[in-house]
Amino acid sequence: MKRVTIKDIAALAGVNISTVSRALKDHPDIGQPLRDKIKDLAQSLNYHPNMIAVQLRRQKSRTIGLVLPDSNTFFIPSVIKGVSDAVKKQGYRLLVLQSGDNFEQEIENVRICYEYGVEGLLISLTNKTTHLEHLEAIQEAGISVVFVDKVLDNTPFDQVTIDDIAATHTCVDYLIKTGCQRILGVFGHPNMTISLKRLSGFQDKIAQHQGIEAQHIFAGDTFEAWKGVEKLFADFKPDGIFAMSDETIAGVVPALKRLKIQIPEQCAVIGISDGYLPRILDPEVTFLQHDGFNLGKMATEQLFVRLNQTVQENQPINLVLPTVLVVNQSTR
Amino acid sequence: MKRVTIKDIAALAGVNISTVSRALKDHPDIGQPLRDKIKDLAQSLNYHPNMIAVQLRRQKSRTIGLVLPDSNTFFIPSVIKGVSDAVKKQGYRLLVLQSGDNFEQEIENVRICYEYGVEGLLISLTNKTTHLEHLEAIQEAGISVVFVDKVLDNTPFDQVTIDDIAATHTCVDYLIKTGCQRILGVFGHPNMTISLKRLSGFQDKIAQHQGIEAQHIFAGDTFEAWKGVEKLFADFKPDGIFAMSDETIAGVVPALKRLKIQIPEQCAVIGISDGYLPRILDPEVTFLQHDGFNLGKMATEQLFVRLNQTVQENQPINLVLPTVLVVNQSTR
DNA sequence: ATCGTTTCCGCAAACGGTTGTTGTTGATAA
DNA sequence: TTATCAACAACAACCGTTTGCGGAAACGAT
Repeated sequence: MKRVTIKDIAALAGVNISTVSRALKDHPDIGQPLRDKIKDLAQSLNYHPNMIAVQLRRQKSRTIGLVLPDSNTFFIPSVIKGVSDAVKKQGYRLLVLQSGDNFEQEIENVRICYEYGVEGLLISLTNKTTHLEHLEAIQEAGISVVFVDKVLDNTPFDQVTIDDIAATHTCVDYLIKTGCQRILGVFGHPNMTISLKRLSGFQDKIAQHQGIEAQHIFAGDTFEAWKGVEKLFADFKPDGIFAMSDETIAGVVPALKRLKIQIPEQCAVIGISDGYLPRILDPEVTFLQHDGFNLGKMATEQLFVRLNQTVQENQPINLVLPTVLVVNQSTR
Repeated sequence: MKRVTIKDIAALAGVNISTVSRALKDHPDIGQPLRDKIKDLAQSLNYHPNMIAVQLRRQKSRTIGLVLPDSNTFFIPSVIKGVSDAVKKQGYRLLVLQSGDNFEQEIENVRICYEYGVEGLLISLTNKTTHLEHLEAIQEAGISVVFVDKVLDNTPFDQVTIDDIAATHTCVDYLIKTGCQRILGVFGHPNMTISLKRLSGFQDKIAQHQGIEAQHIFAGDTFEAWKGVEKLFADFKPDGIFAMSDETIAGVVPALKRLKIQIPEQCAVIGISDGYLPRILDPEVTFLQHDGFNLGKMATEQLFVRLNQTVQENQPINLVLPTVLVVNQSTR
């Protein structure tokens, strides 16, 4: 019942604990016969090192923290997987914490990361995050921080995102090219930089074209997007909709169905998506692929670049990942 | 840069570290004035306790482990949230590990949990899991294990699931009641107990009714379900489909669309689901609500029941949660 | 014999806290 | 005045592991 420690092994083998410690990690100071004996003993006792003690002694946790606003149905799971893989590849462990779109919880999560000694922190901000004192504090304490996807601009932190503006340009261009004249943009929570940047890209493109009417709405979740679209149709009937995320796509398409609007004949739909949802909707929705797995992977790699820097370069780095337009065959 | 410890505070305050330790946790042995002084000092130095050290000293981690087969798009995120909330309510921390549907990784994850000293373990098995030695070992070591959703039956471990057989009965009954005569069952990976139990419930019900033709297929993911349904339609044309999960629903509905089968006129669809997906599909799919959040919550509570038992009751407990049929209005 | 060299292993400090025990005050009661 | 007793704070052991250092034994070379 009681956990077996190197002390137990040492007692049984009749050697010092330091000898056990060294034998188990193949230190050359320990002779082969003794080394084998100790290893066999450890095996048979089902010994596993107490990582808590190892971490304390070594003064490093080999852990990185991932703080997320919420484990949404779409996208975030891919990010987690990307981060998880990359972290594992480095021999590190991952601590995932969800903020539940709550700023206080985000602060708490960052604190937890610090108290548990993470060596680096990946964070995607909640839409309530107004200041970054909690992150400045942890960075001050020598822990590198990298923003992922949901970021704030012009901060002292590295960030990894897609080119939101270019992505939106591509989408709106596509709608216009296919003949849309009245375009609706459906964006996420208005507090998020990601929403505002995509909106700004949206408005850029609209302004570049003559005679295009446009409107936009914000929607914090699928339901709000759904209701927002339904309501808006009372006085503005778009023939093309840009949805900035899976959550909004999941609201837009059912709304159009309910309104008995044919997609894409009466109203085209394009969105930015991880790629799963658009393919199971009817009709399949054309989308700009936003690869969460890769985003998580790249962010993790950027974090490890920081961790391996002996002198801290203090110029923050913005990594912007490319996106790919996936035109859906069945609706062409 | 260097982390501030109680030793630093003690030096600055001119007292012993034990005094600092006690002052910070309001131990009555320390007088109020000194207590305040030390707390102020800690605050101004931005002191945070090193939880690694605390855990080592206290010999408990106040952490529970959650090992999952994969962070799927549906359902699992809800489970995580349910567990996360319940764990937080107990003042515990959560360590989430994904096995990526890989049995070796699952074993590794359980080992990690042990090495990091989790006090309890929640686990949903991969579909590759053939034996439970890794879990028996950790339970042997005094760590309670509770199975969640993806379980094996007749084990020495507690489990929390829905009543898979009853749920399937309800679904098949619904199909038959609405007049279906040729019913297709779409199940998950055939290695999973959850698939087999639901299949057995499916076959029970079919056998109870005269003149109902039935077939079933297994599908490891959405794509397999999709292709499976398309292929099957060549020689068996069901007028009702039961899909055992969100993943399979997400394959069945697009397959029918592609085949130009009207839902529900030509073929009704019912599934077991967390509830998000069926509502955004067209038409909305009738489903049996399988509440992942609640499942996670209940499993966590059961785990804490075990943790609080002074003498270990060794009779495993099976907790079976109720489900609710959600009939979709728009397709009636 | 004496003097290096290896080879192999033990000693003990350290990581940052927690906590049982001891010791020093000053105030109160006898 | 002296014994008693809180009240307060220091001492030291301890959690499991790592690691610098020292030292004993064995061996070959001088």
